[in-house]
Amino acid sequence: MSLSCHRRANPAYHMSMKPIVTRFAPSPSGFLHLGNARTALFSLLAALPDGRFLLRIEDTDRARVSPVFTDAVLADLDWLGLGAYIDHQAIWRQSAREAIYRGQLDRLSQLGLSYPCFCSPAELAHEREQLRARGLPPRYSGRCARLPESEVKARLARGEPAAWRFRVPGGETVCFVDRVRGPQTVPADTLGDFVVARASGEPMFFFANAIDDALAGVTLVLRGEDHLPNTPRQILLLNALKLPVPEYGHLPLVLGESGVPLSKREGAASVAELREQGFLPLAIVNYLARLGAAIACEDLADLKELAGVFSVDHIGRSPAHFDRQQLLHWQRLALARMPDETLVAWLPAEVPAQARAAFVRAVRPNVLFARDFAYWAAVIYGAAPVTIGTAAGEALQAVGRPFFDIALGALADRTPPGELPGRLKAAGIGGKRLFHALRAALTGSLEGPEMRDLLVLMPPDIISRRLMDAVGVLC
RNA sequence: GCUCCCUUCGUCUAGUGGCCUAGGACGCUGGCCUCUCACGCCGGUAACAGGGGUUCGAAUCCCCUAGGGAGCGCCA
Repeated sequence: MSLSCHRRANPAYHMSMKPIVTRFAPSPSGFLHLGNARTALFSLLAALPDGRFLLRIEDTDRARVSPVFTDAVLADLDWLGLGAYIDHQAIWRQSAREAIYRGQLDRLSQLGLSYPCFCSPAELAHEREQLRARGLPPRYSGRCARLPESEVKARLARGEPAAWRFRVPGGETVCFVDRVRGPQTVPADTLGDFVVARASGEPMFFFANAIDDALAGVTLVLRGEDHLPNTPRQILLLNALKLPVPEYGHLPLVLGESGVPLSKREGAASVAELREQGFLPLAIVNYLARLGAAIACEDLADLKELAGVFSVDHIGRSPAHFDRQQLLHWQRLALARMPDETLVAWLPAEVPAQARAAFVRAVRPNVLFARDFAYWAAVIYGAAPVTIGTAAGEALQAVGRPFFDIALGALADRTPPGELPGRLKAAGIGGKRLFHALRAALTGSLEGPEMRDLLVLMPPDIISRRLMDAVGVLC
């Protein structure tokens, strides 16, 4: 077997003499899911701090692509914080570059490296089926490659529809070093002459994709492992056209909690969904940066800090599972980092202006999402009675009616609510029973912010009402 | 069917022949703090998929098996 390896011609890619140029190339046929978001993130982290990170919209498939999704993907990237690092001048859409692809397609045919294929889709499907039935990999036979030139000309002149196939060189071996998977060698003969342009004249995805990467000066392509089989074809194409070949790194897929690849409708798989659930971008970024990769940093870090500890060499080779618990951990850390003033802005209107800062300080240890602030606001300031949970109900029973009579009596005597625990303790009920009962009556739950803070925040009339409600529950 | 790939605690991972009685993080769990819950702090639990080799020595190298994944389009 010959070993004429199409190794990249330009050693500069390897020696990091030139800045790294990476890109993210989503096809806007749906919302940005976590797997793609991670690919984008890794690509950005690989380029930071000195390189460039490009964004290309692969919208050549008019049937599936929608501008709605394009905008949504862009918005998601911005929201995650990646947008700030994208060279916005450099965002481009493949749909606007058809002339460029056509030019390269023409070059290919002028070089004699591509040929028209008149086989109908039905014929091809039939052929594939037969090969498969015989236990052979379904590859194109190369029938049209052997057509006499006169016949080709005649059929073309007749306007017969034809796709264009790349003439894969026989006997060669394509070699490349995948930055994630290591050295790869693929005998070109296993590829089969592949289609580079549809009969309609449109370029195939991986053709346009490779051309764009080369023309944009991309030095490192990070993408999902489902693109690995395309890589030898793209290298062959780029070599044939004398265009620079980037390095490639193929990321293992991200699996949902059920073990199914994330791209296939998994719950909570899209960035948009997580945003709606209240997750912070910093939490998602920190989670994703460590999903399927080893990062020498266990603290919450921003994109620049993450880039400092990120390395393509530490990307794992096995698929990673999405784990909500882990994401929640980063959410906790990300929330803890938010300054009080920011959190104050999240509060619903029912929290009085003069109490907002104190409210945030008291409640934030018990909160994971913005909506949790709303929950506590409703508990503390809401006119509606709280719903008493089972455990809370038992806490009420444990102290009995006299407890509430004492508390209500004290309040009637204009005792500040903050002194309630002291009063009750003096009456002989203390410790856990006291606080649990009080908490149960006031909030309906046994968990929540410090009672000390709660008693100060909660308006006295609401406290009285809640205590009376508790008595009602006891009866 | 064929080709290629993957496999360390439940999860994310460290580990590239001796530093491994396998380390960290999340989770779970015990304790401390606290008149209560949470937060925080300190401990504990738990893994080299299985089987053969190679070697003085293997999580690390080789082979086989099992399980999982991807690809094989005029989809991207």
